[in-house]
Amino acid sequence: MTKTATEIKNNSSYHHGNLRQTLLSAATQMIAENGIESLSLRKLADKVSVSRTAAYHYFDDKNGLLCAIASDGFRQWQQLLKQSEQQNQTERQKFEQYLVNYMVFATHHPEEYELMFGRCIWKQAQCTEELQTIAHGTFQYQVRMMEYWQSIGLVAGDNPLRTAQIIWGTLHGIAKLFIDGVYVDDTRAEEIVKSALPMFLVTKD
Amino acid sequence: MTKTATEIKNNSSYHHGNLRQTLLSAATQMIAENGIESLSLRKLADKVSVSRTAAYHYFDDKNGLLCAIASDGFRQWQQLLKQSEQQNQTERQKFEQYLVNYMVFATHHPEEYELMFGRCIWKQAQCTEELQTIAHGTFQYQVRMMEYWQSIGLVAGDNPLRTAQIIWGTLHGIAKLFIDGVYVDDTRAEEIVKSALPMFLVTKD
DNA sequence: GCCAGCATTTTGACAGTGTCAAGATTGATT
DNA sequence: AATCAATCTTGACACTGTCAAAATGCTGGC
Repeated sequence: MTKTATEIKNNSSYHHGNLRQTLLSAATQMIAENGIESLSLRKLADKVSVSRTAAYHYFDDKNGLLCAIASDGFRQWQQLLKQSEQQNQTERQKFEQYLVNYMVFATHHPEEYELMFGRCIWKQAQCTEELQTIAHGTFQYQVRMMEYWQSIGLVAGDNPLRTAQIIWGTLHGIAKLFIDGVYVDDTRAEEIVKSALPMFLVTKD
Repeated sequence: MTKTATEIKNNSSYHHGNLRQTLLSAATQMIAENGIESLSLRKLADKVSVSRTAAYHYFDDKNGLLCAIASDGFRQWQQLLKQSEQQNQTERQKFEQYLVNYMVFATHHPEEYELMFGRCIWKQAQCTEELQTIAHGTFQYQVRMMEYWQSIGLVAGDNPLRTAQIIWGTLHGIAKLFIDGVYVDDTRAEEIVKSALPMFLVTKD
């Protein structure tokens, strides 16, 4: 009989038991519902029934909490990457799968995606070491995937890094135009990225 | 002897004279220096030597001010578009020019660009009617440019709108990765977009 | 069994924010 | 010169993140 995170909550009502994880889950849910901007540490504390400054024992500040959420996002994304890599498909199919996965992940977790790749953390605030390393790892992993697809003659271009930057740029751009509400009907996201696919290939069919 | 905006400042020290424009200029400068997030109406008011709520006579709220700045940005961008359209160049050169211009504009006015196309206005807040219309106009103008370039066999693809969305997505994505600090050396922006160019063309050279 | 020390959580306080309502000041109109 | 509308200021409120100090409960050593 394994207990879920929320069940482990200590009843003593002072020491919470696993406040860090509870805060992370609640915060993730809150930003998914109402957006990053409307998350306040005090509302979060209220929701978890804990005092306003309790979070400061587990995170340096608000930015630290957001970085932790972003880190979780990268872990999820990395797992998704490795899963679809092990499927029994042609490389061409895997490439398409990668593009679609990226789009689906971005549009299904828009707020976490924004934290992972948006200005909120990378430009405005400084990011945690934890986030720094896991993000860097994921980036390089993706660049290597691109390099491989180029090396076997699937993806066009002679400069691997450059190509990786462009393809990622395209994915990121389309994703963000949907997420930020400039493109409105994000059910079309998958469709659009699929029609962008031939642009990247050596053999266009 | 024409007077600049700042010179017209009324000396009576109560009625300012042209507060709206002064606020817009000062705010634009402030976000250029320290980012959108660090702009507060009170600091802005201080800088212009006016009381904290003076801006409310010209803008509905903070969001209204930001929308006005974004509108100015669109006007600038539209002017740039029309200028480069009238230059004596081949269509192929004009297309390349368009891509480069987009990149230069985005990386040289990152905070205004963020206001124009970012979540701050389009997702989070509701945008002014003024902004709505001018933005829409610019969008459609760009789509028509794409359609034309497709119709003369310059740009690849059989679905004009779809192609426009993808190309714009690519530009937007690369721009934002630089602006938000994920790609760090934004002097390379122009280089990258130039090497993305052949991807979009029918004839790849 | 008890106490010291430690991890954890709370309370109090402060400066900063956007925004509303009400009042003050000024220039223009009659 | 009086009136009025446009323009700007003052006062007030709720909300935010964050720091310092206090309170609370758990745990190991005696």
